[in-house]
Amino acid sequence: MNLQSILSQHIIKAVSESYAATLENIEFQATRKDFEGDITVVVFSMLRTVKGNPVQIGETIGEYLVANVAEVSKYNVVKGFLNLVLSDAYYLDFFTSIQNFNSYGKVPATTEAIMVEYASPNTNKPLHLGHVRNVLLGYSVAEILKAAGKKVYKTQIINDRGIHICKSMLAWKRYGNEETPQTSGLKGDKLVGNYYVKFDKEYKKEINTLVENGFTEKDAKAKAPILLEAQKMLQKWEAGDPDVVALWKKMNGWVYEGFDATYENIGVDFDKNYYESDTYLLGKDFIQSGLEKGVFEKDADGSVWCDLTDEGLDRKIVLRSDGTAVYMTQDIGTAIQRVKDFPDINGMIYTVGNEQDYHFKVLFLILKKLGFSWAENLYHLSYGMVDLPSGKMKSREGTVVDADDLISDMAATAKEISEELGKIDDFSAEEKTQLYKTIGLGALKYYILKVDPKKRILFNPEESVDFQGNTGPFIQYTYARIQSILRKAASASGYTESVEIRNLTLEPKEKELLKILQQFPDVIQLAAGNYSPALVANYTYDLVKEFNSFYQNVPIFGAENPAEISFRISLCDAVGSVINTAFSLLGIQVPDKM
RNA sequence: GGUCGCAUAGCUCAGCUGGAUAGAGCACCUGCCUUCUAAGCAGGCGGUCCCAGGUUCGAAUCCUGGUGCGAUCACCA
Repeated sequence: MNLQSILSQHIIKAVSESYAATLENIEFQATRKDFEGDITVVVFSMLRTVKGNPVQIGETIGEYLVANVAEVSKYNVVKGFLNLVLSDAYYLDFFTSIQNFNSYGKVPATTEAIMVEYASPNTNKPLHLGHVRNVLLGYSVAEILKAAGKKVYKTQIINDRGIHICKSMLAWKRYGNEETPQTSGLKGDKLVGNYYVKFDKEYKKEINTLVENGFTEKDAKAKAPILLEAQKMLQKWEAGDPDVVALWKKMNGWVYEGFDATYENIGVDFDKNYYESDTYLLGKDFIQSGLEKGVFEKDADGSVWCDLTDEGLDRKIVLRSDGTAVYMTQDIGTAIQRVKDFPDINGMIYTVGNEQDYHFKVLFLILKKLGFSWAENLYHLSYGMVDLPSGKMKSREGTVVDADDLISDMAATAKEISEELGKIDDFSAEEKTQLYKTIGLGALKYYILKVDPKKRILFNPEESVDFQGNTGPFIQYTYARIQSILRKAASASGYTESVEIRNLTLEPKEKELLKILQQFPDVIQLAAGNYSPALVANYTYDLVKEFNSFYQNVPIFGAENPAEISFRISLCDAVGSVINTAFSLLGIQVPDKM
């Protein structure tokens, strides 16, 4: 039983004995720094059932707890707050109870499975900063869910077909001179992206010409020859035209090579890929059964709709009058397909930007109406857009922050700072490169993940990402310091693992550290429940901040006796392990030296 | 116009189911490297928690209304 429930029982007993009142539940909170104590009982909230002066009630309970609960060593009452001081033995017992620092906080996997979709790139352009946030968030949430005991399948849906890729294909055919990644030395996704931009340029030229010749802007946009040709290409693709399909395969292949490189660079992976070219026809079969169940209705022209006006939403089309599928149809089909592919999953998480909030609201509602039991466990992990000081990122206009460039820029900054500090001069060139990447990526990932997912991020490339204060490198640095201590401990003779620590007197900073360590399992569960890596990031920062204060103010190897030394080293070890675990949940690596 | 989201220090962000004097980092200012890594530590400066009502012992947090910013409301994806 945990401490709070033990305390609750005694408090209820104390109150019923002294005041003849029965408390339902007791409210606890961490004691504020400015008061003495470790945990605080809020007496105010008892006043509804217990009549009396809050200070007096607090005193009564406090006295009772000190007398009857071994863990409570002292108490004080401030206004309606009863602050309890817990014994050092309580914290030391907790520390002893952590068997394995490396697995501390995590829960063993259960059979409860869930799928996390965390990327949905189009194959006509390279990945940019917006994709980076998407991928980092989803990957981290997947890792957090695993740590919280879920079985997780990671997936992405690749939008490999449609008018966008035809635009790149057409431009390449016209202007490409058979250029390939090999002949140009360009990364495949970059090469294809260039032709998407090229298409847009030509398209705009044609629009201007048409407008000069008296077309309205709207007509010009719809009638530009290059666009008509792209549309024709899409029709050919859908008809299975061998030449078009061959070109499509070739160019998509280039893009996948590029994506793979970027994903590897970022350090994320997927258990299963879904391709829109496989799924875009799915879902139509379920329209019929939905019609029979009365979930959908057919209009006179043959189009099929779902009426959601009762739920405060609009009517939503699910099948065109010509019988073809829309995006919604496809998403219905894909969801069902995924449950067929992975029969043990009982829910899905879609990591998609908040511009699609409405779409997912409707999708989930329709799936529920269709009667799928797992539809109750669908969650749209909606995140805010990443904007630049200049406004929105637009691929066509080239105002995007490219993912690969961003990562190498961060590593370059890490290199600059590292060289200036000159602490790793003994590293080999390869070790240095690896370290710069670890730090650069750590800075980037932490910067993005520490922010609440639903808030939008303003990214300023000029000011770039910090390496001091509440940042990834700061936390990595602390980890490296700890490793340095552990190396020294391993080579020294005085440090033995099995030492009796129960009778030690804790320094305030040691106690604070133990308190924070104690929260870790709860933080993982909370982060899993809220799908929020930010909670893990902020927790890690609090831990590290406290550790650094301990490190700089309490001697470790210079402690008074061997038991103290041994305990402090062990405490460092535990903090290091928790940093490592927490960062792995964020997809961030930690260096042994920096 | 309807719907959804956001608004906290100059800037970037925390603030758990309502709790004590609203916290960090950056920036600015002051100290601390002959000791376990100064990417650090100790401290200072800095607030109309968007506004107005309401709920109650108590509101940054919950409710209502408003303002501002963003998104969305296609037989597009």
